[in-house]
Amino acid sequence: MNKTEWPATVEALMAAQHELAAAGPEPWRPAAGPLVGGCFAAFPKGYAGPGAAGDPVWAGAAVYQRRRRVCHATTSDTAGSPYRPGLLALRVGPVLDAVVRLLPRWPDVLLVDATGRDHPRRAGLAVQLGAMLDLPTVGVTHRLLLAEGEWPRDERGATSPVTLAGDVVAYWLRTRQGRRPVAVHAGWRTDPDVAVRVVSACAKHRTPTPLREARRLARAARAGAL
DNA sequence: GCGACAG
DNA sequence: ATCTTGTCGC
Repeated sequence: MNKTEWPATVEALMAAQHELAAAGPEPWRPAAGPLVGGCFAAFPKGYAGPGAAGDPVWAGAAVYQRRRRVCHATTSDTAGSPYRPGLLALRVGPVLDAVVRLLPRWPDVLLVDATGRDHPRRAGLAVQLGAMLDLPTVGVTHRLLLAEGEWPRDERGATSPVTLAGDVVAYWLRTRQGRRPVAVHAGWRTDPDVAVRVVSACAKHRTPTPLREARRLARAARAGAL
């Protein structure tokens, strides 16, 4: 019953999201010194608005262990659709899936630039990408989709709960003092507490290192440097 | 009808 | 996502 193909229509994606929300995969727990990966999709400079199907997109992925980069990959593709809230998977699901599969060594847990359970059908892209790759995932975003929560105090490591219909689905995490917090989401096989532990351990800058490097790689690929 | 709305 | 000016800090 494992899906291999990414849904290509709104109806198919929404059906897949309903299935993912009902799935109960084994919870994952980080061991010591885990391999933490990140992936990111970059669009052309100057793009504004939701974009369209066929937009060029570059993706980068990187894997870190402690402070060291273990491996990385880049690729490019065209977007499957414009961006629409709740349907991000249609736009960048396939290219992120592809760039992670190119990694010579897969991570133990993958950071995704998307929400998880904070989603109209409780299955944001972080959840779906993990299910497609059979990899535990954590979502990291600048903003919330539907959930709500006040920011934590301005001190590195401070957290505050983010809830949706009474459930804690994420935490705001202050990765750097004096900067806005990031939202750290439960993803595939992870809960909000595990998500915070994973991100806290690799947050030298505001954006956790594997995600930051994945973004740098994607933009370098876009610039033709890779 | 209007605004909000992961990236 | 991407753009944006200035500002603070290493």
